Amino acid sequence: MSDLLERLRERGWRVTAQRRVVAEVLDGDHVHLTADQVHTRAALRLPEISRATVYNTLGELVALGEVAEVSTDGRAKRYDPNAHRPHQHLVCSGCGAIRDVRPLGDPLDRLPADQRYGFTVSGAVVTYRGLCPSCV
Amino acid sequence: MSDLLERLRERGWRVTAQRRVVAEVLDGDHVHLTADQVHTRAALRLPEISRATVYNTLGELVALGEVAEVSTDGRAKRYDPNAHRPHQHLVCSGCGAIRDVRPLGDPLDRLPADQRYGFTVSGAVVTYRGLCPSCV
DNA sequence: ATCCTACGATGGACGCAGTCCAGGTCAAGA
DNA sequence: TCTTGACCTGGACTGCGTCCATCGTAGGAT
Repeated sequence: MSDLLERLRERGWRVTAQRRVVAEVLDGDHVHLTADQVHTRAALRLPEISRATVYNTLGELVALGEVAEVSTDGRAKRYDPNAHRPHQHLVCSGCGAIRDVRPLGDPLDRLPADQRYGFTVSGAVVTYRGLCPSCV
Repeated sequence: MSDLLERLRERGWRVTAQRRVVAEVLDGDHVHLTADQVHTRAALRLPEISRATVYNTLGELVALGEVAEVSTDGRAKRYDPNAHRPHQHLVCSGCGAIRDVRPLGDPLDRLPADQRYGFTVSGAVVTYRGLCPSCV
């Protein structure tokens, strides 16, 4: 994630304090923050940062393929910095905890031609559900 | 779907004009309407029906297992009357069209123990994405 | 080191999806 | 037919996200 700002600068991104702080907040493994959580954490380091800027920056990072957007429930979208390694998600129905997981094989293999209705199928998103150890 | 009202009556549901109309609107295959679409169509038959009632009725049908809630994008939830046969969804990235599909095997088989993080995994939701014939 | 300016940040208004509530209505059993 | 508790209504309200006019500043040019 530390090279992220360099990569983006090379792509013509203007590096501002706000963008740097948002990128820093998103650093780590199994990180799946809502925009609001990103804003709260970013504001600890840069109190004047606005919600609009957080939304704009997250949107740009998603468009650039550096961050993935995840919507596991009908609630707020979550932002996942682990966008370079393809993976799926395992969500706890009790507390909402999310883990990145890598299932075996390609889910596309499981969809036979007669179930494709003439679509050109390009991808599959899998969300596993269950209870985490703390939620029994 | 025609026995639905009978089944629910036996379960203590009071059958009202509003509930009947919502159930009728949801009848069919590959039906994935938003709450708002259900309200619009229901209002053609019963003009005074309120949004709140549509939301309440949809919520009850979901709780009773008669209708499935589907959220394919970050937008409005969709309601799928095909809740008795397990299936997944294929969504067109162009126009948003949705088909019910039945992939081979059980997606849970593809998640090895070392990727379960101690969770008790109970289910998986798969959303295939692609372009439908009309969207090339 | 300083200037310029186009790109970025701000915050407040706005919109959509969904929930809540107090009061009026009615399905269905007695 | 009467009664009553479950149901419906409409409007206010919340959460999440977007839009926009205006102000600020990163970074190339000098």
